[in-house]
Amino acid sequence: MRTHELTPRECQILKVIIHDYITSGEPVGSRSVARRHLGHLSSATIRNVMADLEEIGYLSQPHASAGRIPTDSGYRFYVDSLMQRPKLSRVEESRIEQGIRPSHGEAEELVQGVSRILSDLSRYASVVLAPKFAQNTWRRINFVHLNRERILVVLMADSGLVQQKVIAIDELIEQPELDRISNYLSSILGGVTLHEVRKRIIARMADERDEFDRLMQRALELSSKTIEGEEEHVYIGGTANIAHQPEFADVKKMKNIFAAFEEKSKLVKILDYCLTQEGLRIIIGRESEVREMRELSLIAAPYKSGDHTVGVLGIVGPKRIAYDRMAALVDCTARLVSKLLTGADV
Amino acid sequence: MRTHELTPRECQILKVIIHDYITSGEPVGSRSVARRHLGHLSSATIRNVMADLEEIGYLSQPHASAGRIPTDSGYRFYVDSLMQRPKLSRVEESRIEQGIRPSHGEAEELVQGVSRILSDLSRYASVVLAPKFAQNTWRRINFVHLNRERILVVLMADSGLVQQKVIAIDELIEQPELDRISNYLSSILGGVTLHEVRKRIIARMADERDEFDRLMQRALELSSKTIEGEEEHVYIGGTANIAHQPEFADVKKMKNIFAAFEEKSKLVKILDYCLTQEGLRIIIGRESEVREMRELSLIAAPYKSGDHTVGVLGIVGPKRIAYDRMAALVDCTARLVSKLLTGADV
DNA sequence: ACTTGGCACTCTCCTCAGGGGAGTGCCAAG
DNA sequence: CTTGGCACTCCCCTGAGGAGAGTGCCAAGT
Repeated sequence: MRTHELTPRECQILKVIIHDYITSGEPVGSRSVARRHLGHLSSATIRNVMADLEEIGYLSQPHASAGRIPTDSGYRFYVDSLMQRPKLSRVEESRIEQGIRPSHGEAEELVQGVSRILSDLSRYASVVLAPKFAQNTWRRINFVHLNRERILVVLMADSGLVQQKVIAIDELIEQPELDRISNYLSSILGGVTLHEVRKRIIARMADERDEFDRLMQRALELSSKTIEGEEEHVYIGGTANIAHQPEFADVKKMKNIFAAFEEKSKLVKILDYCLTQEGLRIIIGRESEVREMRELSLIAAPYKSGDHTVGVLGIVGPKRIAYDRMAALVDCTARLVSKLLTGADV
Repeated sequence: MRTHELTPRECQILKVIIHDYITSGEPVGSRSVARRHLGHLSSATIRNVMADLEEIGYLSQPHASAGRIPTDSGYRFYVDSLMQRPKLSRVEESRIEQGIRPSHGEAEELVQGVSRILSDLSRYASVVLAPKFAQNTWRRINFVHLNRERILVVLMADSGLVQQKVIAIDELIEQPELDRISNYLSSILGGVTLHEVRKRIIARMADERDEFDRLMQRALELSSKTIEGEEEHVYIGGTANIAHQPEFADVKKMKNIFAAFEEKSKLVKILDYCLTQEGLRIIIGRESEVREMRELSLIAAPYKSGDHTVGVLGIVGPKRIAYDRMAALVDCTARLVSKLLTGADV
């Protein structure tokens, strides 16, 4: 096993093989590489290089007398060192912009729009982790009395994005009181997370010990309830696209793939990891340590509201996927969603 | 082609064939019918009867020397005249009750729960049409000012079920005014649909011509906006279950099936039809006139809130499906959901 | 008139062998 | 280091052959 760097020729050949394999889905042979891309070298020479690349672990053979296909590490090297990210066309970019413009500014609508546009443009499955209450910054908070035990919390961000949630409370709070709490909390808000709001209330309570005590107490309680127990909301769209992939023509494999999407919780774990990372993330096959994802790759990027990362979006496809184009697509979408969530009124 | 009624023996044999086919998925031969269910008759006799049933159009042969499988009309006759609906076990019934109990009374949560429990218990795909604003009866309505052009409408039903929707408005209405409108509308509500509310306002306006004119005007406008342009919200769950069916082991067929689920709008059309009908509806294969449903059957039932039908729930599976059990499952679920939506606080 | 056993026939499905095709590894010469 | 040649391997398609399941029809029995 060699460990030193690849020669330019090896790089070039690896790149060609990966490109060919990604477009055709067939193992690529030395002859076709020679013929199609490197006319000045014979197939025998290519064969030698390919044998080297196999020894390094970047290529493998499905069977003894077939062409080569990239391994997970092969893709990894390609993604890290060989690939250049193309720019999306103006047309595509504006299609994304259209697709994510929520008609009413509801978070749910936005997430569905993102999921939809991602799977439409990629022709693979899309995954979107909904914006998290706790991580987002808000301009206004409202409480609506529902009944003795339940309150609807309505949060509005600077961008105009609206998110709602029902919370349970222990003691009856009438609507006028709720309005006072809303106003109080909203006065503290101003492009700040609920975590921060709670900190500020606690600081004030220690500070002032004034007549607002009870109001503050309840404001603290309600803001805590809003951020606690936030369930992971993940949207998966376009799973049927996966079924069109020739590598999953085998019914048994196809079932495995669908099992991966049924197991949302595992997907959420990977996405949560992406949430903690800056920038685009590509996870290839076995790298994810989730059994069901062995034959799949994930390309995901976090999106922000202001300076805070609030969610993740991406696509899931076969390992044989056009990483460059897909990376550009996901990256661009994440940027546009961030812009939407950060910018002025929707 | 005979048109008169089937003899008891023909009925019995048809029933046996359908049961066998539903459990095994294999064409049923005369020999196995004779052996397994009607020991006192020879296979030759059964063959004659089967030939008759084929002539009537209730059975068909995949190829010249195979057993028989039921046709769409065969299933139809079975469903209408032969089938008896079993009762669900206590255990199953309580599992449904568990599954549909929404922890916070949000309509969305409820719909997801129903979809989930239906696909889990049936092992097929589930479809749920969300409760319609316009058809439901409400106890309380609230408006939350979001910004110049948008208002969040929060509706609460007698059952405690909460539904929200963002609407666009033409002129700025401040929160205090919104609260007055909420109170006014809520005073008219009381187990009544928004349609009815509008009618009552109009009646009053004609009647009194009092100082509330402007308030009424706006109340009318907001209630109209709430019910108009209501988009069809359909949830589809457990589509992967369909992939487990042996009849769709063929990849091409499987793709067709998934295409059916991508085309939500067509499914909605069928479900909307069920909405106008009383009671359980079974639609078998080509009966639906939707191309993609040719190989699928739908078993659906409307659910109510009080006396008003507000939505539809059901399951989609292959034509070879245990109609009796599934009918019981769907019927029971619809009843329980109706009870939940009708009954006291959630 | 209905029921039955017998028989020839049909069609699917499985297996197995054979040949073409694609691609490899290795070697010796340039 | 590169190249052409060559033997070899493995997949995959095809066609033949046989087993299995089931039918339709007929003639005989009740």
